[in-house]
Amino acid sequence: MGVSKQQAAENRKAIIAASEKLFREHGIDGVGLSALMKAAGFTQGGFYNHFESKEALAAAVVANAMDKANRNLKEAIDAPIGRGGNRLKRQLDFYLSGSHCGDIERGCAVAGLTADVRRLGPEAQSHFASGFETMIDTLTALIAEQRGVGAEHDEARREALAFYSEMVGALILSRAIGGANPALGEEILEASRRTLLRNFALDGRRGKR
Amino acid sequence: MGVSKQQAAENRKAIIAASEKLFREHGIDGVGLSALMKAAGFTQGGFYNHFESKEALAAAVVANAMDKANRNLKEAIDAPIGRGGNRLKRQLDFYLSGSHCGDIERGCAVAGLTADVRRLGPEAQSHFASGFETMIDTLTALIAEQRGVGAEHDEARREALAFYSEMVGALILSRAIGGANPALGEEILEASRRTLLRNFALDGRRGKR
DNA sequence: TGTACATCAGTGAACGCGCGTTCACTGATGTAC
DNA sequence: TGTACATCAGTGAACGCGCGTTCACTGATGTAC
Repeated sequence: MGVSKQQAAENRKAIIAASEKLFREHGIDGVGLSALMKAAGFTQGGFYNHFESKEALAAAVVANAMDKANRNLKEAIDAPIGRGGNRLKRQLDFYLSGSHCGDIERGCAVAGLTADVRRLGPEAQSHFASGFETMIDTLTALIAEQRGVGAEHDEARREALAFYSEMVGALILSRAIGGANPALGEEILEASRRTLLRNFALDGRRGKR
Repeated sequence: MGVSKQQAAENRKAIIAASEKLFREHGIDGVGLSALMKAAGFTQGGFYNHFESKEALAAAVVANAMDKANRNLKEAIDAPIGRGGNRLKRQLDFYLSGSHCGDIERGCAVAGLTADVRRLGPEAQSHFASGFETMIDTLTALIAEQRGVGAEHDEARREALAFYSEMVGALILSRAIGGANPALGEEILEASRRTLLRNFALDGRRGKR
């Protein structure tokens, strides 16, 4: 009752943050507004002071998640790296680690949302697509760096898309399988990790393929 | 009303078939029993003559979809192939084609269900995992054949897992992106297709890498 | 083979419940003078 | 700077609706004799 504009803006962010977690975990159809608002610390009725509809919230959640993911990715890539280290390898090792796989709520937004995006409204789909595009640009630069001078942009981009597809596929499959067969779930991650290390010449045999 | 046992068994199959389509399209939470039964040609009340609960139906749907997928895969692989043709390449070209990508209702069950499996009951998860395992066995044999004599089983299996992860990832990402950005959706498929062709020596440069 | 009865897949209405959304109301914040 | 009033984020109850599930009932199928 009676809240400053600044506080209201923060509350809105809290609703988005709580919703992202619950959406990822249970799917957008799997959680109601009542639960979302409660998780954010409010009662149900206030929802429509912040969002026009549940679909509008979903769009805001996707936009926020993708922005955050891109910021995190750039930050992770820019982080200092020791001698002999490799930015692409570090990213790969993190992405296909068991801890990242287990962290559905806060892990890669693309992997966490991909499956549901198809069933969301056009606004959410659009935010997802443009966020993904940005991510691919970042990854393309990283792969061009890895391939060294003379790397063609088109090929680097193609490899970035393939690289990311495999990481996302492995993560999602591992999560889908891991519940019933944890060993197979881990095997999926490790298989892609090793294969990508080899195909991108990250396994010690440095240089171009 | 009053139906032979054989007819009842067929009706049960019809419910499973209709449910699979609707589950894939709208997600399990996105479609109600009323719609499922109507799609199969029945009224809502009869559902519980066939299934204990919606969750039990989901388990039956997953089991059926994975069995069918494995049968289809083996059939596709065993199909005769022309001179100079390649079974693995044919499978890859089909899987990452635009038509397969667009056919969510009948396309690859793994790609169609992966995302939702995590939120299903243990029985459904178990059916999914064992169906996936069978699929990987088939693919491992295909890749060992591709790699030629001397291929190690462990490596072939690892490559099968990575190969499949990338195909599934590309398909799911393409579907998630394609709605908002069709060109990027197609680019994702094509990027993985070309990358896999190269990495598995299917692009004309035959033989081991 | 015929007859009597049990079975059970089907119908259609109803159950309680939680959904997304609306609304009247509250009261501190923000604004106009 | 003080006062009067509008704004609007919050509450909590209510709305209609569709959900998953239950139930009484129907009548052809299947079984026992």
